[in-house]
Amino acid sequence: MMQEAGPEAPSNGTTNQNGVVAGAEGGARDVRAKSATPSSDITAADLVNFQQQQVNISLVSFLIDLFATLLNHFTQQPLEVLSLCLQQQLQDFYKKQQEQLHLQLFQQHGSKQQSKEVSAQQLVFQQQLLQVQQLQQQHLLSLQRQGLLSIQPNQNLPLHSLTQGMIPAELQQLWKEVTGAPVKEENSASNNGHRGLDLTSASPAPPKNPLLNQHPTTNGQYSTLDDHSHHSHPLYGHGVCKWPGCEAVFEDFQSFLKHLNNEHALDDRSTAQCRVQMQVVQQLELQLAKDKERLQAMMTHLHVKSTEPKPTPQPLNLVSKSVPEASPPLSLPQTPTTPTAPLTPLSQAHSVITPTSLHTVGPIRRRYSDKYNMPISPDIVQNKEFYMNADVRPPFTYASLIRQAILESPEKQLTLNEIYNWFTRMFAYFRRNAATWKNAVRHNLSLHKCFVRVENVKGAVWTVDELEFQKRRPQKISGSPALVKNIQTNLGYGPALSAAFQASMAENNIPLYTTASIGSPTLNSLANAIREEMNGAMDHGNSNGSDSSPGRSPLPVNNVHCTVLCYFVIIASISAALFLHPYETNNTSEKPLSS
DNA sequence: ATTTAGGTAAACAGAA
DNA sequence: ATTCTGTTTACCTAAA
Repeated sequence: MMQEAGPEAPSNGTTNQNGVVAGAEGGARDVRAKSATPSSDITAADLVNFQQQQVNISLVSFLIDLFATLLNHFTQQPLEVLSLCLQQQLQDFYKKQQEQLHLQLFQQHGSKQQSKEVSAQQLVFQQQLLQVQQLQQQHLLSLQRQGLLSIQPNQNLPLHSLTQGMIPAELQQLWKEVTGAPVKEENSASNNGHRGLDLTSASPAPPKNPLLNQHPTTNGQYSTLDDHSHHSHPLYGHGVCKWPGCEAVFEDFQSFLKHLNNEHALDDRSTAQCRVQMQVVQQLELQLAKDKERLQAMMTHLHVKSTEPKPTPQPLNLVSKSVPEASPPLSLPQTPTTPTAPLTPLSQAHSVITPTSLHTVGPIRRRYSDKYNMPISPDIVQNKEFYMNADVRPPFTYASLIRQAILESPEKQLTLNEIYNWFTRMFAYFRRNAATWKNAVRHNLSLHKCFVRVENVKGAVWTVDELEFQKRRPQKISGSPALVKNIQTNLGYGPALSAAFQASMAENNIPLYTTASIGSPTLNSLANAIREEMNGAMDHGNSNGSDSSPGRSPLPVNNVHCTVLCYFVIIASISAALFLHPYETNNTSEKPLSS
């Protein structure tokens, strides 16, 4: 139990192997604990604050543990396992939270209490329970929205029964709402995907007005039940408050309005929730745009002769410009998004997939493209057809491309001319301006130590020195994973984490709710960054096992990366929201500490 | 403002 | 003599 020992007790070491994270977590917890030391004569309000803090701290700790655990697994576990694992752990966590609350309640009830205080504590307890449930609901909803969890009614049984046994009828009903509504949403939204990560076909059209219509599907689902005598308020439907994470039930619209004004007034918490919701909407819109593009591309593809797609079908939003001709070299302000659906699941996909696969998209000169300078494999493979036919500059560095070419070869070695041929074969773009890019290829071969020239009987071939290639990454990556650093060092500090999270969202256009974007460059880049950080922290010995080296990982790894990163993003999001809660009565622990 | 890294151009040399 | 291959330098630009 995470908080059994009470706030003053040192955290009983997390089981995750990531010392860094664990340390940061411990620090965060300590800081929080300091401000939460209960005094002997606590008021009800103090108790509320205290317990809320405990929940928050525990939840975040738990999330971090969970994330670390997932990271440990993600190289081997299939997505289903991860999803299951995540779901299981979430449920365990919430269950423990509730048990803990009951424990505390009864302890206090037994030791020091007069009836008055008991009732106060019961109130506190109920509030606390409510909050736990809200958190859980919020959490699960978030996951569901991303298709990471497919919650079935029976899967919530443990919790359900648990709560049934000890909460008032109102809470039971609330819990019903919590468990019931999402299921409908889930079923309606992604019943055809069912791959856990595949929402490609299921994304409902995002609302025009993000903040006013956050549950379109749900609304649709409930429309029959909803007596329209209710005023139509975007935040009120089916007798339930639609404020994210609220779901409070109301008999009539008036009481809802009262609730809305009281509980969701303009405060830090509401603001934070609003921001999260904005991000949700933002991502949904982004996803919509992507799917629209994809649809367009599909339609174009199906209606145009498939042989020579000169009017380049949109590369699945990989390249926002198709640049049919006279493309100025290196000036494509491509969006940092990526193809969301593989055009061709090529058989060679396994050949060069590295856990740290790159997928960066963007102008070839963007550092992004090589920052996590990794093999482009999945992207390049998935969009092979596109690149073969579209006269679009591939958003990968020469070094990445060369490496890809070499690693794709059976012997893992190519002559210069073979590299040329690979370029021209794989990319329409490189079928012209030969002088330019060939020079660049040679330049890169010579420049980068990772390319090794090997004398051969028939001349010379080029090979890739993986060690060298990996070696250059740390320095490149060092600046980027600010996110990770923030997580490690500022774990307990909401604003920092939130800022990092939002910055990363903004900068990278993380398709937070687009699990379809399996090939997302930014997702993978971030995943790579995170993974590297984590690996570096937990895995000292096996830093460079060539067997398990990045280059030979099985295909699913890439997806798992995305999954894990999605988890991470959710976790970061929730953590940020949590820490923005105005629960602190005294702000002594608000500042990030220096050490 | 500075540094870093990638892209481009080009000069040059040696080998085929 | 020409072309190919490979190295190196310089410059520009984007990003950090």
